[in-house]
Amino acid sequence: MAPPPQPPQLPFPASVIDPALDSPQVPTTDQRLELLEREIEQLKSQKRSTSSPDAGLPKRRRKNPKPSAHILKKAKGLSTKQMEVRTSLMKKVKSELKNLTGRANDDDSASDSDDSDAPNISPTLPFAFAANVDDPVNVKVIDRAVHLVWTEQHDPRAETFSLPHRDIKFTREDLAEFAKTIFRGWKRTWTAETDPALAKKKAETESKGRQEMRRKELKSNRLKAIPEYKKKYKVDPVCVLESDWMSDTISAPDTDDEEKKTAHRRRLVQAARLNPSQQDDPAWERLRPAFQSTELSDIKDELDTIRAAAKNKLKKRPRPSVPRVDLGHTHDRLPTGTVWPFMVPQDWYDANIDGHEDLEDEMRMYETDPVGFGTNL
DNA sequence: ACACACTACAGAAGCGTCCG
DNA sequence: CGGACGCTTCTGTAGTGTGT
Repeated sequence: MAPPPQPPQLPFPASVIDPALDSPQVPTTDQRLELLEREIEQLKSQKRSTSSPDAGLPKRRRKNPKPSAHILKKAKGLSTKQMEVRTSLMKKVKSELKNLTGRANDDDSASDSDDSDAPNISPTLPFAFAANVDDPVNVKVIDRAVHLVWTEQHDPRAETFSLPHRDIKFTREDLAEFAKTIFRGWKRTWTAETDPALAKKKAETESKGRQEMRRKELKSNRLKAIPEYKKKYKVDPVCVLESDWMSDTISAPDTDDEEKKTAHRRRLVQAARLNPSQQDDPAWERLRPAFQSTELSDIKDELDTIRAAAKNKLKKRPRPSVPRVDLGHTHDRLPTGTVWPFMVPQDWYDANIDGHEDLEDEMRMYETDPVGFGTNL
């Protein structure tokens, strides 16, 4: 029953704001002065970042210096203060867009008491995501958000002014750019949720990202085992710890076939020896690289063993990681970067790479093994 | 309450295309 | 040509869920 704090919806009479008045092209003296100030500010910041030797360039290169439409549009080359103002403005534009399009509601405000009574106070202007950024519907929303932020923030002496710095100039066009960027981002997530093909692709990139992360995690864990390994074997295995050369870990095979997925899951559960009560727990299959030699996998295994022993010795055991199981599969990605000969078995190379020019180019290998490995023991 | 293992999201930047 | 636009990938970070 507690009425949620209504966001202070400015009761802006929509009719008062004529969009045609938003960008007056009549250059009054004040406005021209302002534009010149902006250009000077921009030139200063450029000078600061590039420090070109001939700094004393005349400010007017042509008889009619074109005032820059965008000052803060691009992040590159901006001063720290400019970046702070830029970030702040972006937040404000986004917040206005959220309000306007009805994204701000914490879904509790739908107490359906007054939507019917006062629809003209806060009419939501939803974006038309099916259309592009220049669709009249979307232009209207963007213009309105730009107008609100511009009205509040363009004058440093105004009470509503709340930017981190007073001396940073920006333009309406900057604000419009920010709004457009936000629209495009929202449209992207909207389409990703709407279009099944894109939703699938999204799932794939997410999966890729997880793979990447898990490989990095694996690498960092193995790095921790190096001191112990060096003590034991007198060689430094750091050369094998490229995260891209780590195994993949997958929770499901890359297929649409639900039956195959179910069968895979069953094998995972079995191989991980999950109890009846753990049947729904996560378990991952480990896919070792196909190119990997026994010597390489032995080194990694030894590092993992050292790591596992160290973990066991801890009094406070960390949360057990998701069980990884081997089902005898490999992944076929070629190693990025340059590998050493000892990492790749000759017969595998002959069967898979030798004779394929493109693959030979892609797979880079050093001539000789590092000291302590392969033929260089 | 905390650490861990993700997950979602946003911004930066690059690319190709279109158009005046 | 330059800019606007749509689209993509990469990266960092804030947020979430879960088990000790």
